Amino acid sequence: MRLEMNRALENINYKQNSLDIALIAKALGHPTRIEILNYLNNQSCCFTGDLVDVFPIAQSTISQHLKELKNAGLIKGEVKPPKIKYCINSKNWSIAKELFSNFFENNIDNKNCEI
Amino acid sequence: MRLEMNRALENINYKQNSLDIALIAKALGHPTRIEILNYLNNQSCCFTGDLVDVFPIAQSTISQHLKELKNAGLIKGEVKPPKIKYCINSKNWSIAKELFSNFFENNIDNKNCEI
DNA sequence: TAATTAAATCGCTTATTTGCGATAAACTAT
DNA sequence: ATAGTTTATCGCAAATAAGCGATTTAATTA
Repeated sequence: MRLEMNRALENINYKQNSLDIALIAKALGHPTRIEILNYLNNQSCCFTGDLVDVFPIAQSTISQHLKELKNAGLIKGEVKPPKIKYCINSKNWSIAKELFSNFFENNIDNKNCEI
Repeated sequence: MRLEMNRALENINYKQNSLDIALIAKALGHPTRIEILNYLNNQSCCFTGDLVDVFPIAQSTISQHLKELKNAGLIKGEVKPPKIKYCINSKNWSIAKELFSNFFENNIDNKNCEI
């Protein structure tokens, strides 16, 4: 749940908002993860195995992507032995939606830029 | 302008939409770049040197971040010798805004998920 | 208890990212 | 021409990320 920074930059005073957006954006920064999320939004829920059938990717790799999405808070998993059912984390999804909405909203007029 | 994939995965058939979102998200996946964009949205435009004063980061590193934002299409630069003036790329900003808006819009009801 | 199933984790390799200082490039002004 | 200013690029080191196969874990069922 924490974005690791490099060496000297550990101590840059980022706004919490910037850290939050960056953390989520990082999780969204891979097309497989985007499509996993789209899949979840369409199918409502799924098991890891479903995704292994959908994507030509090793099971271990899918599992890693799910882990990242979970770390970013975008999905959640419930144990349904011996499977694990993944869903969109609706609460955090709304938060993320709002964060990005506000972020992009900032540039409606593009002010006095003459380029 | 192109997201590089690893080895065997070069041939996964991603939807163009997923590639577009992932490319932009990747560029947004670092707090420094988020704050650079916020700065640009507030100041309307700026020179690289301005950012070097704002962030405790080496000039070469700022330059790299700007390059990434430019590659993702989020900003554009105009030569004002000997400086370069950077602005939000308003057209692409709108496109990105729409992409993310649609992406997040997908999960309003969270359907029949019982978790 | 043993076998089965599903998913996570480990160990490894390769590629990419982040960061810096130093240098190069481009343009001005003297 | 020379010096100064600003930004980009190079070369390097360290850290992360992405991928895979193999193994482990956890739970069920035979």
